[in-house]
Amino acid sequence: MSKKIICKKCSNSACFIKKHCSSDWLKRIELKKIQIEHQAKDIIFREGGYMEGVYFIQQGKVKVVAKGANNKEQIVRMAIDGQILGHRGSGDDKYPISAIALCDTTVCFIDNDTLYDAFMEIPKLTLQMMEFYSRELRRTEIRMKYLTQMNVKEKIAESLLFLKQVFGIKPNDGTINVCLTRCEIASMIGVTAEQISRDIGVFEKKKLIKKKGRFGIKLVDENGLHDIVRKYGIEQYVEQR
Amino acid sequence: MSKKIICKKCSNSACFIKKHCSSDWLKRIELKKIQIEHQAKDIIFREGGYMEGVYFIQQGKVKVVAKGANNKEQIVRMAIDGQILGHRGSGDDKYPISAIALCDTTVCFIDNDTLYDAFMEIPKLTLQMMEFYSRELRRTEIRMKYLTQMNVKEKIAESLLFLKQVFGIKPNDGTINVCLTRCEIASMIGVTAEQISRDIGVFEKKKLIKKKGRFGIKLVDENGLHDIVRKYGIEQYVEQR
DNA sequence: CGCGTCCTTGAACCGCGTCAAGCCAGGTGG
DNA sequence: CCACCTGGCTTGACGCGGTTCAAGGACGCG
Repeated sequence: MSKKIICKKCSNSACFIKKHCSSDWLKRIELKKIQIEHQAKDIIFREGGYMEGVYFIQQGKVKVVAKGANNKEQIVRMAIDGQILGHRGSGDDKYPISAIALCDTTVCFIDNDTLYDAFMEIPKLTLQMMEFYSRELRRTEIRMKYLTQMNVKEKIAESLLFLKQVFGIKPNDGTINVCLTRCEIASMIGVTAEQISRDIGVFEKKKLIKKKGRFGIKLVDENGLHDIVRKYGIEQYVEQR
Repeated sequence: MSKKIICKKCSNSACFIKKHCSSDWLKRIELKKIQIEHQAKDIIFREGGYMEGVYFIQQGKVKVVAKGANNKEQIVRMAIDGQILGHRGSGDDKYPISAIALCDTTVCFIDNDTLYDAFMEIPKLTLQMMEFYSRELRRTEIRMKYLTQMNVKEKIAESLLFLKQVFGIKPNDGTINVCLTRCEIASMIGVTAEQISRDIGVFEKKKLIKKKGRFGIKLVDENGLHDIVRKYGIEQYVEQR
């Protein structure tokens, strides 16, 4: 594990802690925080484990998954730098979901007690966290609407747009900047991997997208993709980077 | 409209404001709050309207809906006494969803500025609100998983259990304590009203439920319903009353 | 080079949406 | 008070979209 990052010098400008804490509090949290580095496919925390704090993503990409019938996984959220994993919530004390790194990822763990003290002393921090959850809730509600109303082709078009907006594109070749198997894309929207293949093929024939290698997908005609889902009034429900 | 309720004497014991505010703050909020009484089918706020504050449900039942393709409505949340409508969240200033009363319902509207002042002065209030949203987010994520993985029969079984847990039962006949048309139930889970009819019929034949009148549904064999959805590991994702 | 993992494509099946017709309850007006 | 009418419920027939099962191909790693 590499050296602990000094909060004050941390490159993550989206971090709630850094944005709202005084110098003193930053130092106090720095002493308490546990910085953990993960590689792709590492489990950051597992469904059923105990919630003893909250993880802030310092840098990286993470999928949040829940187990369904016969352990089929369902991706319920994608998270990147600056976002929070492991919801607080009195009453419950176990994670109902797992978080898995999609690439090299660094997270900062802060225990509940420290966080509670910070919340009590720094109202703006609490407010920001509240607004974060409130926004996430709204996004999830909208996404839920999509998932129940769209047909498969529409879901796939929507999720490609979603992925581009969350992860951006690679500067060199313009493909979406994340590695996901067909199976993972399928588990975001609850369809089969075969169907992803078929419709991705259709989209490529229509010159809406272009495949690069095994994982790379480049959105060639974004407007065309939008057209497929326009009637649902696609909201910009994704955090701007 | 009947007389304004004195916060201190309000019967709603779940109200965040009442639970965490000092006497002084309660009085201050009482002066500012706008108490509104609605009948069934009244629109509390409408998709696209401006968010100028937050609604607390003093008493009643509310469905939160979003419009999808060709204005088909989708119910994204059910809310009862003590819950909050109209998410805060900086950046956005329009409601992405509508809230509609399901029966006689009283809400208290508090404007953003007053609420902000309260949050800055009462950390515990902010924390509670944060935890409310965090819990709601978790519930929604779990529900999203169900909606993408379950088949229609499972979804219907799950939503019956859900409705009973949210709204409870009528003391006199044991039916679920809310009036919803088949069409409304269908729009909770994104299926057709016809399919609801069919599967409700199947459930009744299997003695899992019993229909009473047009709207009444009584869960006769709750374990039997649970069996249908057990493999998804049905979590208790509903606020206890 | 060989193997494992993932992608692709085809064929068959079936769950569920769609359309249509008939029924039932409650509300309204003559 | 009854006849009518509207809105919701129920049931049936049909067709399609999407899952399932299976086989073959492509990529990337040791």
